[in-house]
Amino acid sequence: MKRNDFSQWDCALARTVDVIGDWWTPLILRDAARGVTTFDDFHLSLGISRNTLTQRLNSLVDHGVLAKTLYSERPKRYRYALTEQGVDLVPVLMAMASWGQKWLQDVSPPFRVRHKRCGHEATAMVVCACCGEPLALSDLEPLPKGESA
Amino acid sequence: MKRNDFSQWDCALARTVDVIGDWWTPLILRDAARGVTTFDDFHLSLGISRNTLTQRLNSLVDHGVLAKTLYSERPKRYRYALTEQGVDLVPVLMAMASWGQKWLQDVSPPFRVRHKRCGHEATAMVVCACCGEPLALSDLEPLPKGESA
DNA sequence: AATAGTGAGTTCACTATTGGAACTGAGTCG
DNA sequence: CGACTCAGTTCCAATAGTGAACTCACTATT
Repeated sequence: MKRNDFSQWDCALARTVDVIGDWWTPLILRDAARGVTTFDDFHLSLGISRNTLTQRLNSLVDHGVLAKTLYSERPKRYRYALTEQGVDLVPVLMAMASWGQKWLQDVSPPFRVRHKRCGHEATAMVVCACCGEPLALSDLEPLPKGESA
Repeated sequence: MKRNDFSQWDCALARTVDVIGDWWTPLILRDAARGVTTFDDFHLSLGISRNTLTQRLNSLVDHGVLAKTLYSERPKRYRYALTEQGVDLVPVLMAMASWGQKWLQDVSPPFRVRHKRCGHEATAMVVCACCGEPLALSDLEPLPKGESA
């Protein structure tokens, strides 16, 4: 495929896509968020081929999204777990899933979880970090250049 | 690559990944949100190869994310624009970009836009649709099965 | 002691996708 | 007439993904 490399682009979206923008990575992360930790469990749960899984896992570790730790010296056994950076990606995955639930037919949520803060089932919504109102393209307009607020 | 087909999976995340989960699609959508509409402008802006662009554009149209309209009969000229479904994807892209800005070095926002509702520069945040609090994995716990709230 | 099983990969052959460049075709401009 | 624009299509070589089998270091079973 001679995949294009976005790692030098000066765009937050392109750089994020460089980390999680393939077909398997978001699902690996979904499983990690659900508590899957071992190589074979990822393989079993997703049906991803083993060499691709090796690459993805290594790439996520390189990018600091997953951490690989040895949990048994003999025989050597490893565990993959979300780092703080990876944990922070979970809401983004939930936002993607929310879109899917709204617009695609016959889909279940990727995780059925309860939001401890309110006690209800958690569903993601993307809002403006500043005013808390839902973000919508129609409420956005180009920033006059040079302006920062 | 014999790309895996997630279109039959019963998981909102997997199905969403099936629509936008490759390296180019989020960037095509970013450009569309910025106002790019024609085939050549996408090609020029992204540097994507033309045959891949054709495929991606067709796939997005098939999925109902973009709409293709004829805006000149002779010569035939087409315009690609975000549908309502596509517009609804923009906040998700912004959430991805926010993550990139937080965790990756040397990145600029994909669009510098003003949020008309509050007047400030828009930055995305993912919250619980129910209580409006920021979503974080640490606040989530598995739902007792059968329970829906 | 021999066999089976587990976790974590690697190797191999095969196939599908991508990138890049060139090409087509319809129509407009000077 | 020749050059140019838009919207693709065609072709090839390079690369990435798949599935199956294999390795290696241990542990458990019979």
